[in-house]
Amino acid sequence: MVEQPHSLDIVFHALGDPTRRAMLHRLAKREHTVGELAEPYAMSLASVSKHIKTLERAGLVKRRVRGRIHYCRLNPRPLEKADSWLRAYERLWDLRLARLEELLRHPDDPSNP
Amino acid sequence: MVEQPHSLDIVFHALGDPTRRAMLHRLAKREHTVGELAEPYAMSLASVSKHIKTLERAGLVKRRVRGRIHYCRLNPRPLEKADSWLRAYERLWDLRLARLEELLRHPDDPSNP
DNA sequence: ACAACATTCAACCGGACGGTTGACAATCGC
DNA sequence: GCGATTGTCAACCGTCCGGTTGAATGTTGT
Repeated sequence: MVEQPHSLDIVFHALGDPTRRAMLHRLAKREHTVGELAEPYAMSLASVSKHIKTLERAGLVKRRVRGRIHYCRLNPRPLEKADSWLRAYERLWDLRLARLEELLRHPDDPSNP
Repeated sequence: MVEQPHSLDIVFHALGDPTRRAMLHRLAKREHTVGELAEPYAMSLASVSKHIKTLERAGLVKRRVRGRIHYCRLNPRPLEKADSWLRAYERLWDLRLARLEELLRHPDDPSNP
């Protein structure tokens, strides 16, 4: 067994590219064909096809093929996974809570009024 | 001006590595020195140093140097940014809400009881 | 049957990534 | 001052990434 990459690795990697994030953004509104997804970009269709495959590997996009046309739709499940990982840190980024915790940890710190 | 990468690119990229996520996980509990952060890993100290620098570039880690010892602490702000990006899709991954939206879009769908 | 169309495949390219090693720099304890 | 400690730097290596091009695949309309 060859230590496969964790699914979060793949998802965060997929999200680490502005083109792919923009694609997800559009897919959140409605289904798009590969051609439609490619339309706003200067890059080649092959390149767009690769981006879509990256999103597919991350489970973020599902594809339905009908004839020569490939319809892509967003699958938000992996986003939820990523979000739940991030939310484990939620309490840390709330300033007031962080301050409160600091107080609780060092109740006699003279810098605390 | 050479089109610098969006901060979300850097943050998501930093999160796309299990070693770095594990480091953040430990830093969420308390400050660590570079050596402490390296301790659980088989990899070289130089490699760990690079990972930390990647996290620093993403703004996720702040460093305080005292003498020869570098203390690293978590800065959760960029995580909040990443989370707020993800939460834009929150409604999509809530099954009940998705179902409700479906109902609102197709109020006369006979498959709706 | 055929040409146009939608998309992928395969090969290639330059650059970034994750890792190594060995030398270097700064600081500490004695 | 000196040796041990903490960490970075620089060069290198193989692999992955994002992009290209050109050929191939399958589908459609006429």
